[in-house]
Amino acid sequence: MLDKKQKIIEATIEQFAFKGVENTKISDIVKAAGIAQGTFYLYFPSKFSVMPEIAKYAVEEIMKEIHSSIDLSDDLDKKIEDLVSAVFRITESKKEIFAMLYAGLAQSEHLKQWESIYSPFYDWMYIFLQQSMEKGEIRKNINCARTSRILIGLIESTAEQLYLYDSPSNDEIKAQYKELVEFTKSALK
Amino acid sequence: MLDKKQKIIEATIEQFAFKGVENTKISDIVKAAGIAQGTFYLYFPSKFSVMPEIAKYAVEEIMKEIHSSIDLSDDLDKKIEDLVSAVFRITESKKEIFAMLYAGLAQSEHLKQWESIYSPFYDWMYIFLQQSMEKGEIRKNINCARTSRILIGLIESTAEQLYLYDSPSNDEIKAQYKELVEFTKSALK
Amino acid sequence: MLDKKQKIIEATIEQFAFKGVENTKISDIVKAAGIAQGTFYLYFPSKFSVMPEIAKYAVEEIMKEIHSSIDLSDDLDKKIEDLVSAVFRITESKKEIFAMLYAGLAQSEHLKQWESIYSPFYDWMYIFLQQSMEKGEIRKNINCARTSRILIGLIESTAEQLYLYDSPSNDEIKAQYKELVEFTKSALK
Amino acid sequence: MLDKKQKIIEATIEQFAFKGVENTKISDIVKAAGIAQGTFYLYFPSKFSVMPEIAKYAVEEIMKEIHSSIDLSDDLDKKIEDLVSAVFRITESKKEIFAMLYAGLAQSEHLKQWESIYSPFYDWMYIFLQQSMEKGEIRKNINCARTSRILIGLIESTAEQLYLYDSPSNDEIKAQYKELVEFTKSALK
DNA sequence: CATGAATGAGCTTTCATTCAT
DNA sequence: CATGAATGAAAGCTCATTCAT
Repeated sequence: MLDKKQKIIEATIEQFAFKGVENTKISDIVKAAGIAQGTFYLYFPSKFSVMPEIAKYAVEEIMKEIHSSIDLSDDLDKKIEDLVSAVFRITESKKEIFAMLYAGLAQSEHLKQWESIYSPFYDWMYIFLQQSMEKGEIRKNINCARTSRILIGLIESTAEQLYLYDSPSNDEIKAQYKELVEFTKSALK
Repeated sequence: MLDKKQKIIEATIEQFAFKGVENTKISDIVKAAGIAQGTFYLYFPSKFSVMPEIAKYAVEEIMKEIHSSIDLSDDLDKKIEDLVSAVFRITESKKEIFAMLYAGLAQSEHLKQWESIYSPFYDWMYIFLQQSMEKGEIRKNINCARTSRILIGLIESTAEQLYLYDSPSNDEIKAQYKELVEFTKSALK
Repeated sequence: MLDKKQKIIEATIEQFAFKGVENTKISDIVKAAGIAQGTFYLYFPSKFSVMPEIAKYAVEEIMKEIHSSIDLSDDLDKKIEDLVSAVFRITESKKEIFAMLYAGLAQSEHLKQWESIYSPFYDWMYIFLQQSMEKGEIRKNINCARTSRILIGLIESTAEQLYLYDSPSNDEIKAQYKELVEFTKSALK
Repeated sequence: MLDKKQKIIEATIEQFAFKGVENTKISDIVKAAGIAQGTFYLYFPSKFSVMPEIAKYAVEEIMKEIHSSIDLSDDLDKKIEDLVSAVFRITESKKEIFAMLYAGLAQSEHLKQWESIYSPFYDWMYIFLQQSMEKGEIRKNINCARTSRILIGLIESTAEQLYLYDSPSNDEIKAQYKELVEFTKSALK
């Protein structure tokens, strides 16, 4: 049943986030999922093969946050502010999952899958830039496809610096947020 | 003797880059280093504890590339172009090491050390922005300390997308390079 | 299944007795038990943790010998003679196990368990003295609980001197036996 | 120099008593002795070979206590009381060493040496009984050589039960002391 | 004599994987 | 489909021992 598969995915996310990919044993996952050891192998051949499912989940969460936070009919400044704060919010709330994905993807052969898993975010960002360009809100010499990747990298790397590597104060976060918003606005205009 | 320690570090970099962190056994490292199994443990308690040394090495390599590629007395456009191409070059030539560091640091307790290991690059970028501001080449409302991190994140994340996750053509790289240079110039001005 | 656990206990007794606790490897035990290396760890965390089980076995053997050798309705002299010879017999036949228990218990944290494992023997000896006192066969000023321990220590220490530390002749053993029987009779009367 | 050998013996006693024979590494001993790793092997071929030296030390301590506590010209009752309390005292103060000796001797080939190391105590006890017999204080049918061993076993086993296996109250110790003294007097008379 | 870095055999322990139920 | 006891290959790690200095 898909029920069990879903249980495995959820338990794997939980365990990976909690104790890291390498320190998570199949036995941890099945214990958390409340299933038998052998059952795991009916659905996945290894713990690493659960990673793409987790990545899909993470991207879905990102897209949910993006869609619920940003109104594409707003003006550019408002949209940039909303975009940055959405990425910050999701990075904070799912930081263990992102850290884990970095670790897991970077080391395995699944690395190349990242591209296709991430495409909903790239696609959305492409639309975002495209519309802004049609409205004349951004520089004419921007290539929307290329810049969508640059922009996502910019915002996410800043968010990760803050939430994964440091443990900064609220003021610190707010200041960095503002700096990034100005940086982005200036970059696009 | 530090001779052996150095040998271990070099062998570890080589093995990690070649077969990934998790697939590297202590026995691989000592074989590559030409030392006995027990000798490894005289210097490091685990393979993960070699990571900070590797990170130091990587940052040193980055700084070498930066220093040899960028003349701070050049004008801003030239400096940005040189900076981006330096980061691209180093990311390409050491991509296995960077992928490995992401994986290794993200999963371990050493994550917080990243900040201090990376500080030479942050410091350099701070000087870079400070001087450009004094010369009136960049926006007045930039906070140089904050933007140094944003800028490093921006350039590195773009380089990593290219070299770690994709395997793009030369033209593709050149195009993305130009897009990023324009993006950065626009962001700072 | 308890089947495997029992096999492990038996194999451990055999190996410990044969080659000593410290010279026995887990691999020896599992080979003797006819199970896989990993199976051992399903039941015991270390070879030392099998010791209490072995101690239980040893005390059971002692009690079997005692019960089958001594008729509590006999007169005191007969009972003392039977008691001493029972302890001598069991000490001889299980001397490796006793030597091993001394070594193992004395060095580990399991030392305090000894008390409770040994209690069947203490309890039996208490009854023995109690009944003899009721029959007026022993001194009135004996405290049966205290003396039960003293008596067991007396007989066992003599038996161990003979069988564990020395390798005496039969005549020697017989002579020491008689000396101890007289000593004990005199002590109790 | 004998200086170093003495240092090794003292450090070994300390470490064996503190962490047990099997958990003591040569490196612990040399660290405690303040000498180099290799130096140990100039004096002893293994940690077990230090055991007889420790046993000698223990017996010397016993004999010191005995000689300073017992006046052979006293009457029998006084001498028994002094003897038992001397053994109790030394067992308490050196209990770790005795526990260790039991473990160490019982498991090694050095077991047979115990006999000769212990002989000063056996010899003294033989004299003790001999003199008492000459004075007519003890049973005529006692064999002094045989009973010396029985008597030492009796007193030591009781002391060990108290100090090694239990952790009894002072009252408990006093009561057991009295019971043993009465037992011994009755046994010898 | 004394040192202590280096050695590597040999042990413990783990844990992904299987398969009879 | 689901189970979980059993497996054993494969790794980690230790520590007695050596030997060049």
